[in-house]
Amino acid sequence: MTKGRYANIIVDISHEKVDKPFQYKIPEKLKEKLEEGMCVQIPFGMGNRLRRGYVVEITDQAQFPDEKQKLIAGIVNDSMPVEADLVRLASWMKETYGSTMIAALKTVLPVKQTIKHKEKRTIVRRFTVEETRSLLGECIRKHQTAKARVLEELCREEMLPYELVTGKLNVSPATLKGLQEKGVIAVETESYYRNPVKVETARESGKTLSAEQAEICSRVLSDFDQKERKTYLIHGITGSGKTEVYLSLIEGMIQRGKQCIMLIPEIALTYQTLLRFYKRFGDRVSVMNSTLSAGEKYDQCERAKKGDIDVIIGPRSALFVPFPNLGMIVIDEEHEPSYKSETMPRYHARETAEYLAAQKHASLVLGSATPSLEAYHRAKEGGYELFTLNRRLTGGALAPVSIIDLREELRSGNRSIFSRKLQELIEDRRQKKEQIMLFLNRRGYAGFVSCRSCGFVMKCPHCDVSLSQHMGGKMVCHYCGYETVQPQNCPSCSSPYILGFKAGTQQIEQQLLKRFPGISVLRMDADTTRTKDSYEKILTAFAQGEADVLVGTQMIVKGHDFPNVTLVGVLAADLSLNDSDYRAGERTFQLLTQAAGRAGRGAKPGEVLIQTYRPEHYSIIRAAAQDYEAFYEEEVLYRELGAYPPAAHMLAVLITTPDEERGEALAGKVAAIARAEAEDGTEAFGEGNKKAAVIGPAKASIGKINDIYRFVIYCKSPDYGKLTAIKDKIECRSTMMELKDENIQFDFDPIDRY
DNA sequence: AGCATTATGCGC
DNA sequence: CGCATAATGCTT
Repeated sequence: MTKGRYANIIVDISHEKVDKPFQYKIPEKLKEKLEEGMCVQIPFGMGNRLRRGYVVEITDQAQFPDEKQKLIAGIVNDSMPVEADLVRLASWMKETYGSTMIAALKTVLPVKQTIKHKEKRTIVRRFTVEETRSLLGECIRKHQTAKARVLEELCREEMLPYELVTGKLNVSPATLKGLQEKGVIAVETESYYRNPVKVETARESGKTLSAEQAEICSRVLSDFDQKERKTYLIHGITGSGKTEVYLSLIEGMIQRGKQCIMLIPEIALTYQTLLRFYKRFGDRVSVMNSTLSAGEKYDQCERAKKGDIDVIIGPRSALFVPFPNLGMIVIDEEHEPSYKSETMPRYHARETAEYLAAQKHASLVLGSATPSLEAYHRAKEGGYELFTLNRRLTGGALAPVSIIDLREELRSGNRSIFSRKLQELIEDRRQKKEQIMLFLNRRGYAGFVSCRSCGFVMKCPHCDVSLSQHMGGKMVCHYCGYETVQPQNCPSCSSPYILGFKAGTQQIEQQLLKRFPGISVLRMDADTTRTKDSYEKILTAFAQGEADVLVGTQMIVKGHDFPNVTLVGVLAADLSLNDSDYRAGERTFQLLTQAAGRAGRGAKPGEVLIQTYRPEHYSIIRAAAQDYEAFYEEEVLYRELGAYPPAAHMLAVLITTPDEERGEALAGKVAAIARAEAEDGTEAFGEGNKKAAVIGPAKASIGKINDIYRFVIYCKSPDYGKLTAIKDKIECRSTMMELKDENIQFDFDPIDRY
């Protein structure tokens, strides 16, 4: 039952010039099968090369002379008939965040890529050890060294990974084939379906909810039953039992025959977290992990569509799992920056979830201990319904927080990075055999290399950043991967005193060992978490009491309970205040609050020390007092003054080009277009009766990456629509200018400064 | 993005 | 003038 004879199709070529629907005729035999959202093969261009495309609309209205239209060649591998909803979502994203339609479609559609089954091959010995050994002797006599190498290994182990044999032992597949034919070995191909996490645990029913928790659940569910769909924001301090509320709500949805999407920041997607969901819902839950291959993600979507699962847990991309009957979306730690995409449609999961929830007629639940200003602002204005949970259920009051003025320390002659009070407390906890967490509030990682004699800093020749020191005297650029050896002498003044500054956490570790001989320290930073599971390993080791102190950056303040930690020290709280973007205060407050929440999670009372050079700053004072409300009031005032989100919206226009002069010229032109459009309005905003303010163009803070120059223009307006209008205008005008290597990207309400 | 069509350049 | 490459333009 097709609605029309023509299909509007987006061709899978990422280029603005072809980023519009092309109309094709639907052949008779596909009439029954074709649906919107399907992936099809179409002849494109004069060569009629077969290309891939996505059906965005099926219609009876010919937008093009019938005889000029070509026929669709076929449907790609039984591609899943995605609901038209997803296509609409994609075009909303294209409009709202500025990208090509094809890029938007690709983020939204279940990975269509041909499902390549990953296989793991293992070599299995079929002979007994004795038989193998005698054969080995025979091979050595015949000088069949390759065979001998394999057999020698096989005497020790019954099974060997295929890659090890072909790689490390340097044995050709032909040799193995021979052994296989003789029946000595067998090659077993196990199409290892890395089922995200297979957990065998007893199901657990929900705990009894506290009055506050139960209240939230019943309110949300009764709204739902009365066909009322809202967005709820749960402001709950760490340990107040937000997760239990989510679990309960999800259970309620399942009982109503609905499915749920549970978004969790990538970093919190740990075994511990997943376990709680598996215990409650068993195999009705599935995980979307960034480590899943395209095929596995596709499988998950298939399962969701078929109704095999009720709950999907995952990072922002889990939003696009096509449930037939979505009832609720939950976003935990709603303030986390990882909910904002860093690639082409730079969408925000919170906003996108709002759109999706409205479309699917689902409820949206946001939760955080330190809500984003955007969300809290919406709640205050009545856009979201606000719930507050401010009692710790895990027992234990919030740990007392004291602020240490580091300037004071300096004045009284203490030049170490540990204040006297902190030193005292560390000593005390060591004696009591309790654990300590030291938190360095610093983004970025490894130290740069500079000359102590003339101050020369080693920089990347392709990017505007300093090189960072790595193991083995190497220096690496973190933006383009450029590598060189560290010079013995300064290239500028040939002084031999050219050295790397120790990365912050490394230095702290050294200082600790110096000041407290024999203390055991675990360090967690970009250096020690190179491999995938090292992150979990370090945390587990610390939880099991393998070290007195855990030193680290942001990563150590997220999630995880360490009952034996009774002291948390923030070494320099203002470090994150120095990032010169408008979110610095918010980020600092969030980090400090989370850090403070790590202390005293067990039976023993905890204590928190915040060391700072700016003890008068409101972010620090309010975090120490654990007073979100007061922080919000001050911060929102500041945002209003500067017309920053949530008081207004921002649009960053990033211009990238390999030619600095042409880039500057283009940036100037784009800024002029933006200004013209900004002034085109009657309602007053700011000075000069403009509807939007345009700042720039300016060189981006990292002016060059990979030999590509970067310029940025900022636009601010209380009206989001005005910003999209500016975007549309720039987009439209730029297609008329012939751009080759120049590129224009848009980022609405950016998280990072450019 | 490709591919075709048209403009441009310089050998003679 | 002819063939070379470079710029332009269209794809349904």
